[in-house]
Amino acid sequence: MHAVSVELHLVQHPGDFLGLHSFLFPRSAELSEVQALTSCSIGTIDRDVVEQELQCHPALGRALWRMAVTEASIFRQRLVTTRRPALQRVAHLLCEQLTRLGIDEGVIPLSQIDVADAAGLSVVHINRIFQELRQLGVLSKQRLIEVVNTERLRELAAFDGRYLDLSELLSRWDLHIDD
Amino acid sequence: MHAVSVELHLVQHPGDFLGLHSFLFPRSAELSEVQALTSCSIGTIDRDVVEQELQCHPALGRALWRMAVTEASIFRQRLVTTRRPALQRVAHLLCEQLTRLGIDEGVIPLSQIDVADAAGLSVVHINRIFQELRQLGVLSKQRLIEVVNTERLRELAAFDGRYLDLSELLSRWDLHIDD
DNA sequence: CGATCTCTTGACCCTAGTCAAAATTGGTGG
DNA sequence: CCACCAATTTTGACTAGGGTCAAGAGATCG
Repeated sequence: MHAVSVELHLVQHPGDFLGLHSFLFPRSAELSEVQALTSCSIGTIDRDVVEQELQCHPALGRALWRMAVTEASIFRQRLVTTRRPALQRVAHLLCEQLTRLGIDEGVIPLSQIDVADAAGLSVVHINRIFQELRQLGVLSKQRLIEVVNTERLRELAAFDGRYLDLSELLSRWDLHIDD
Repeated sequence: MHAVSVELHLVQHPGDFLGLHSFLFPRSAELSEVQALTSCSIGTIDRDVVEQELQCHPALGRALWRMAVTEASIFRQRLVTTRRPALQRVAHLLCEQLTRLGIDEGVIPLSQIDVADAAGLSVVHINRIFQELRQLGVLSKQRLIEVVNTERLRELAAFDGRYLDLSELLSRWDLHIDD
């Protein structure tokens, strides 16, 4: 599974969970759109099955609730960083991606276009920011996005991963989907 | 109860509910700060009580979960509008406030400073936007923020209230707190 | 070896921020 | 009731971060 997808501006990674909004609010049209950034495989779970599982395992409900709260935290955090200059904003986004990918440094499988989209900046400007980040020794000189100095990156971003601490725990379910 | 408060940039209104993050994630330091915009009275509920109620009324858990999801929707929506020009952004914020206040038009009990803060714009610029909105006949010429043409406002904001439809339902609990 | 997508670069523009000062308003106390 | 103070709201002048347009340079892939 090489999954990477977008929920408007929240990049999802392999193992992530998606679509609970429409589970909780069946009547509301699906408000958020999803788009695959790479080829990926997706497992679906029927509403009934979820209901049933929730019945049997109350803890599951709590966990999903937490997941929703964490998602809200991610958005809240982004709203905050959105008010900071572009460099910081991008740096923060990269930190978030690293954390959610569960790696400390290395390649982030996104194009500059994707980052521009996620950060709400023009591709042109993103490109200039990336050049700065390379200059600063945070990114490698490679074409792809490779973080080589995470510490410096975190500094720039003033990144405090606490708000994500648990998304790991929450989004990486050991789901046993048979089909 | 004349409550109005802020959770970073989400304005809370009388009857709103607050602080579930720290209920779900006790270990994480309270990440979001709260600040009163006006004098207000606040009721608190002990963690244990919540646990207990959740035990007795499974539907409560579901409702709170929905609330979290709705909060995430609000933030998501804001991230989207953040990318639109200031006028639209402010218009959208005003629409959101009206909806969450449960009124169709009239006075929004915020200062320009508050709006600036919530919208992430400078006071100076907010002021100019407000002048435009008055010119457009959306706001009254009063000093305070009074919406007199909601339809026009919604148009400007491209406001689709669906994402809030239920926040009403969710945040206005008929709580019986016997402190 | 085109065709196409992504990344770069340069020139120019415009939205929104900053600074600073004035004009209104709302109290508050004498 | 008036004078004074503090908090908002307005205005004006200037600045700057980031957008847009357009074209060129690498990559990738069939």
